[in-house]
Amino acid sequence: MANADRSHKLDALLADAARVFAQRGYHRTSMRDLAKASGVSLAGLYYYVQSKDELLYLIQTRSFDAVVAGMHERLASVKDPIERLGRFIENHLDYFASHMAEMKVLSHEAEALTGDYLHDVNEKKREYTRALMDILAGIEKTHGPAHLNRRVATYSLFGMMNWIYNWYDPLGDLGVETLAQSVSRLFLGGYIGLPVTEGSLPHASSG
Amino acid sequence: MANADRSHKLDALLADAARVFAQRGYHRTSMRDLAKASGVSLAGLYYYVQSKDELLYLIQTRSFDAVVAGMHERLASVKDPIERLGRFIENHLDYFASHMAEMKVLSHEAEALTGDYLHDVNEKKREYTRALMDILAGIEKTHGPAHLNRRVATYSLFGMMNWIYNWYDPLGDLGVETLAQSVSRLFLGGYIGLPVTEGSLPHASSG
DNA sequence: CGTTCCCATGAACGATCGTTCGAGAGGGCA
DNA sequence: TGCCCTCTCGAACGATCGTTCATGGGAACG
Repeated sequence: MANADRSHKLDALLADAARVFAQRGYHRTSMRDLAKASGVSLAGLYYYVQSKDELLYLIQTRSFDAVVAGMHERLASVKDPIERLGRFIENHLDYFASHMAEMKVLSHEAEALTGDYLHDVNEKKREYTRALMDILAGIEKTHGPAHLNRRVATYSLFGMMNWIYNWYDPLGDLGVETLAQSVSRLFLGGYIGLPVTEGSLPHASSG
Repeated sequence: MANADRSHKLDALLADAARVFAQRGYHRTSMRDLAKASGVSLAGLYYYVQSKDELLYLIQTRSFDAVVAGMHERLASVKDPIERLGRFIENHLDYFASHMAEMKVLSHEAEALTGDYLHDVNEKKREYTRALMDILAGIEKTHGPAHLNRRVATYSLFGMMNWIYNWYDPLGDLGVETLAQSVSRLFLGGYIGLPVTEGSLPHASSG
């Protein structure tokens, strides 16, 4: 099936491009760099993609769609707001850790997009942010008023999670599950004063 | 005094450059853009600065030095670890809110530097990070073991604080003092389970 | 007056950028 | 065989990049 071949080659190209964009930054990366990294000629890139802009857009929109799809999947059968928040964080960090390059590009090159591309991705971000805010609203409903403004809480949590590309090593000692639990507890402890309940976390000293 | 004139013009140039870098990104900004924004000719820029690289370095290193100096000033006479953390966060966010452009450039264009410039700024970052970690160690000493890994806590807090250039409006309804208090409580509540004590925060619904 | 020094400029340089174009290799099908 | 379709490429285009250079206005000083 020729169409599938083409689609797979585009997938591979996007993965290679995400790697290089994550490492060198979007604007610092030339189409010649991408040609070298993907093993295709410079002109050959334009058979699969209309422009460098579209390349960035495809990386961002596909990653985002995957994150949102995973979120809906993990939240589908969960009613308890606290548990929903845990799932939301797990999903976000899971995808982040297993697609560091793409997510770094999504988080860090947000303003590199323009026009309709930018508008489209921003729309997705707004919906995703709204999803988290709704979860927080649910928590407040069952656990009483929060200790701080919901908007501040939302962006603080996104800040914690989206900053990890600056320091987290998916291959290091710290597992994603532990990281997700830590972030959940850190957030919930401050947001509604939820105490740590089950098995305490390891207290390895800093490194 | 001619030297002071020159220094002041350099200051103004750096401020203008920070504004443009923050808005368009470092690599997207051309020296011609900066010439236009600062009212100097293209060649004239090179009288004050050796290269575009150095321009970015100066913005970053000066901002960082100011943040670190403010930190030392505010921590000088404070012994209580909890209070020290509060001052640390206040200082960071105060400077962030009053120098959004510079701090966005510092946070967002970290990897645009190269060679000695990069090494120098990274060294400052390491020291600053260490300062926060030491405060956390002090907190653990007086309040018992934390609920999560110190390294995760450190970077989570930096994530909350450094992410604000993505959403915070210094001219909006949310004041810096309130923001700093919120971040402090959010962090401490989750880190050591510190309950909210005095006057609760406003619970304005999201916007 | 002449000389010196600070500041500023227009014009140009070579390099690199994203993108295009014409050409052709190779397989499937008549 | 001849024709078409998919895929790939080298070479080139115009634009824009960071930087340099020769030049000169004008204040300061002898």
